[in-house]
Amino acid sequence: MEQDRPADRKFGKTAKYPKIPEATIRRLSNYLKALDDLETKSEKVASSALIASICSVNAAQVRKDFAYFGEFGIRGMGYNVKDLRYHIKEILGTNREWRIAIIGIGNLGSALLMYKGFLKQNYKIVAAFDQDPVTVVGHISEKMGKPIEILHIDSLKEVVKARNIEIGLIATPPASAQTVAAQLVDANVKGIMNFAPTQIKVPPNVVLRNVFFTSALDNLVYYLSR
Amino acid sequence: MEQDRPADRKFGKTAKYPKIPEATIRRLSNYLKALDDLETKSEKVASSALIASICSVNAAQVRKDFAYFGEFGIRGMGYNVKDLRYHIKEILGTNREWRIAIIGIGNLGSALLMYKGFLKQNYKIVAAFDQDPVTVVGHISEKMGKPIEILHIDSLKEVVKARNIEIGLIATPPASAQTVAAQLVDANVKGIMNFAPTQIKVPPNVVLRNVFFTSALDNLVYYLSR
DNA sequence: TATTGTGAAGCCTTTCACAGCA
DNA sequence: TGCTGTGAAAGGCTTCACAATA
Repeated sequence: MEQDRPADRKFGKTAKYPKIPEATIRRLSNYLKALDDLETKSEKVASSALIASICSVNAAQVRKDFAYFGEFGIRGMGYNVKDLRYHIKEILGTNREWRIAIIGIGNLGSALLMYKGFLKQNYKIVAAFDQDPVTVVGHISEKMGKPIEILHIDSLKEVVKARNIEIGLIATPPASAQTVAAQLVDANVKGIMNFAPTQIKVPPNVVLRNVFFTSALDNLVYYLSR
Repeated sequence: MEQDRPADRKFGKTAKYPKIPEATIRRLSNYLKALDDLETKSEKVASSALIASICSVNAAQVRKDFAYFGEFGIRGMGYNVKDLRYHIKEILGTNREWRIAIIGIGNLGSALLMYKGFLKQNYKIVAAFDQDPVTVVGHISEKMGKPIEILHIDSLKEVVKARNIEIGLIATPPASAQTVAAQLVDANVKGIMNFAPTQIKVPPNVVLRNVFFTSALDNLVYYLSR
């Protein structure tokens, strides 16, 4: 599919993208949060120094991160908050809706199902699956205004196709995570977020990201210990 | 407090630690998960190549990461799974119990309260707070065998002291996160994990880590978009 | 023989410092 | 004047390649 890409602004339609540091992508997401807050406060313009201070990074870093994708600032002034916010969403790809399925509707799965943060972004959870939908239905509908139907995991492939789902969130117990990942891959999902505390393998054409709560705690504790 | 440190094995009691890459610490946590799995399978010995393959990293990287802290391997053989696991826990500081409070008992907070992954590690949630404990009590106790009492946020400082709590998990709506963080700091908590999707500030003597679900998704989506 | 531990090379990322510009 | 955009320097991390050794 031939389409406009954010960095076309800088590199043209045919040029190769330069390699963007993974760390830059992570920071982009933080800058976006900062800009959301600034826009809420009706701030029109923000300097790299201001953004840097909110996100606890170096100002030159902020400018360099943006400069990978184009010239978004005005010398002597700073960055237009609204425009910059638009550009970053375009770069990240969050300027369009992403349709998501959650697999495993235990405590964590239902918390994710209800997570307000997703609604504010373009992340739309359009299906929920469990191995035993009957036991969890009451659990969910009790907590929701408009209850979502919990589907049996066996219908995964069919529903992913019918509902144009591109991303799967795994929130099952660790023992089931690899099996579910394989089912998601088989259903042609393009990306997987794994919340189960175990390493899983997927083919190279599927993008996998892990969110391990205990790893984040391990990291915290390491720095507390010295 | 003068105590044995993991790296004393390598650097001696008085020597300065070398600077350990933050990335190494993150990987240590992954290696530990891999070793847990290997021990479950009754594997006695693991080579750096095996551990590397499980964690999707380079084998030299694995060896170098361990070598920051000592010589744990046997040339020609590999690493003793049980010993290595012990050493990594010692390095991370997860060889002792850490007492944790959760603040904000909505969907996410109660999911964290029930999260099985914490129990298996030395992470013990010993208090739960909310602005309005009455509305959430039923919500929690319904889901737990042994219900935990939800306390009012005003008792935070007192309870943190009484129960020797060192870490606070913020699971409130984003608007309350900064206020709660300040209360935790005031209560002399040493570390904070922030699950609320907003940047918060704490003094430099408090260790802060963020877990932003939407950031992880933003990252995934960036790579899906090209 | 097999695999660790590690110096050195290579690569990548961050920061500095200042030219360029509104 | 003030702040961006960026080349160059500095710093840090990963990988290579091989000596050390159980």
